[in-house]
Amino acid sequence: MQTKSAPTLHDVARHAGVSTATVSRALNTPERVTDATRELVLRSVDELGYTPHFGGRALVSNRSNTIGAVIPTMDNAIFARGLQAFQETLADAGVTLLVASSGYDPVRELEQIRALVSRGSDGLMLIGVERPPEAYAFLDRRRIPYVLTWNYRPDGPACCVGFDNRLAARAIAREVIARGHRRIAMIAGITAGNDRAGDRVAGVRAALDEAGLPGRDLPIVEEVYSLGGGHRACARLLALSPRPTALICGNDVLAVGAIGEAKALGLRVPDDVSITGFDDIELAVVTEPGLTTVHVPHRRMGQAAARALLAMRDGTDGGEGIAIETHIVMRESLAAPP
Amino acid sequence: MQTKSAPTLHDVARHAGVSTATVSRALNTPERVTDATRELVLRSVDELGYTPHFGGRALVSNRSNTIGAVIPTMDNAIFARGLQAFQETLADAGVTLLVASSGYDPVRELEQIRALVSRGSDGLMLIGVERPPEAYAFLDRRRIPYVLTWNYRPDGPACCVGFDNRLAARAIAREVIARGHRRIAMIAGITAGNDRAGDRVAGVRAALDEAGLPGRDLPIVEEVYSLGGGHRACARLLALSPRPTALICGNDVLAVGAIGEAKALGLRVPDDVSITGFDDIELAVVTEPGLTTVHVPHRRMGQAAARALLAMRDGTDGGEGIAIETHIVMRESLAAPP
DNA sequence: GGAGTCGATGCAAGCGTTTACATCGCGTGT
DNA sequence: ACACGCGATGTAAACGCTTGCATCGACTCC
Repeated sequence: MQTKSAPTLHDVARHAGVSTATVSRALNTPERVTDATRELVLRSVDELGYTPHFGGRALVSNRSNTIGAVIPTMDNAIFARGLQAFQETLADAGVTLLVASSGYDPVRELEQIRALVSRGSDGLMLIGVERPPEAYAFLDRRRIPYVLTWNYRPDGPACCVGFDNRLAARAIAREVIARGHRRIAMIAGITAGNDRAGDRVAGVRAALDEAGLPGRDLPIVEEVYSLGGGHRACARLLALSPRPTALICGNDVLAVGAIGEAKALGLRVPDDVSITGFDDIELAVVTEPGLTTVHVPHRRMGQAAARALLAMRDGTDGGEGIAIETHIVMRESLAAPP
Repeated sequence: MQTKSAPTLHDVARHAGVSTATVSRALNTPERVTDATRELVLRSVDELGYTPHFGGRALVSNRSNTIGAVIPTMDNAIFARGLQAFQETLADAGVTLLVASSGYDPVRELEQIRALVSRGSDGLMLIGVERPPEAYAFLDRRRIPYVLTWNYRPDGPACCVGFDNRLAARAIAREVIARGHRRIAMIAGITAGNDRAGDRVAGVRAALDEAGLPGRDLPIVEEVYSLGGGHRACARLLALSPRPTALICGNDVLAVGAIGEAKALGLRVPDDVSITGFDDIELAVVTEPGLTTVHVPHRRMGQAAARALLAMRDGTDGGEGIAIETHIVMRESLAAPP
């Protein structure tokens, strides 16, 4: 057994009877030492249970092979799915992913960005496009490459790898309108500090305006992304008179909650009221009726984001941004109004 | 604009006209410098956009205020929920959480453990109790505190903060048997490299043995944790003759998939076949019929694990391990056999 | 008014690693 | 047999930070 602290390069060197430089080379550029030496060193490494001290390494090499991600919360299937793909792609390139979460708080997000950068992240993945300018100023000054995901704005920051929430929301709202609905209401996520939720609202409004149904009159209830939120919001909106014939939801979880509430109120979906979602998570398939929703290829987005970030880090690409395509999945929860 | 590289302590010191030691103190022990000096330093820090270099700090202080977690996959609601609570509790103590994932691969898991440790993790959170002895040997030699979660074995490693999967599975199997079922089958997760899944199988077998229904004859299909897996497994088991009257599932997702398949085959749940789950995720509430399942307080477990790990790190606690209690939630998917 | 005290600050060592450069020793070509 | 070249290895500096110790003033106390 060793003394209290971890074995160092120096310990390994002494144990193997070589210099620290040789150990370092044996580990990092094996082809530059003799087979015999390498084997000797590796055996010592093994016997001592040596692991390189990341701090020391980062200090001198200024490259950490680490990429950071700050997400609003881990407790949300859609982030989890995309992040998993992101991390798999990174892992294939030998890069470690570090994840931190901000709880939808911009101040906390900046803290986490700082924490990840000071830990030597070679790049960052962030969710959404809107945040205090300090955050971008900090990143730019430090010349840290970053990619913004889960949203895309044609006129927005250059490095988005995401989908256009506004366009996607407009598309599904158009479908609702095309079915003949005129009394439409929306259950949105909390839009403060969440540009994805805000853009989805804007998209629905745009579709209404196009159809000559003034978007600013759209009844909207904002709720946290949870089944309970969907229930509450649905109850409030269905109490309106005249009662809406269609509920467009900012997210599948809200939509499933809304379906549950509508049924509890004795209404049939879609006969009495149509309900649509957004994201196309597993839940959308198993509820009854199946949820008509916007399919977002989260895994593909995560992979694309990882590749873009890697390219930016290596300087092989300027980071033009990629718009991921979404499409609408028709199931049973949307039909013509009664 | 700065030169290429990040500003260092030295840059700040020069800019503020003080020594590096003073800057360091102003940042870390503010009470040890004059108000005037501190303000001067902080202004310089701000203007330069300085962030301490983690490597340098870790190198000398050997304490990183970082805790690592290795989970099998991020793409699973139950890990996400517990992890989110874990990270929140850590954040309250000023500790950053770093997450890596192993894809259920023990070799990959060891790699990730090494990566996190070499990045200076003060402690580690791992999922499950079974892993190659090298992993434990490594951790013990380096004297890194760790806590094992999502499982608990009375006779197992000391530092578990989890629930006894075996006991919980036995409890729900007893309920099934108590309803009068005799032809029982199980849809399990992949047990290789997953002690939670394995213990759930063992628990069900134990309950059968108690009831004089030999557990080793239990028909079992193992599938990955997905709706599709549930569908496939259910189809195979319901094709058995005599047909089972109850399907005990290793996980809610499998159970929901199984319910879908049973319905697709024209069977009624629970009238023709009873189905139970495990975990009590949101899905369990919204499916029809509601899923009778084992409720696991993932958030409470995450918090408890965080507190235990923090205590071990600070030496205020030896890490005795905590058994988290689960309980069965009765909904509609379990009833007497036809 | 001088000695002593104490708080603020500076100096410099050292943390574990990588790497440019120096050194060493062997084999090769004449 | 000698000089030369080249590959393997060692030496030591540097990376950014913290911290024990030294230093320096400004007070206080007698």
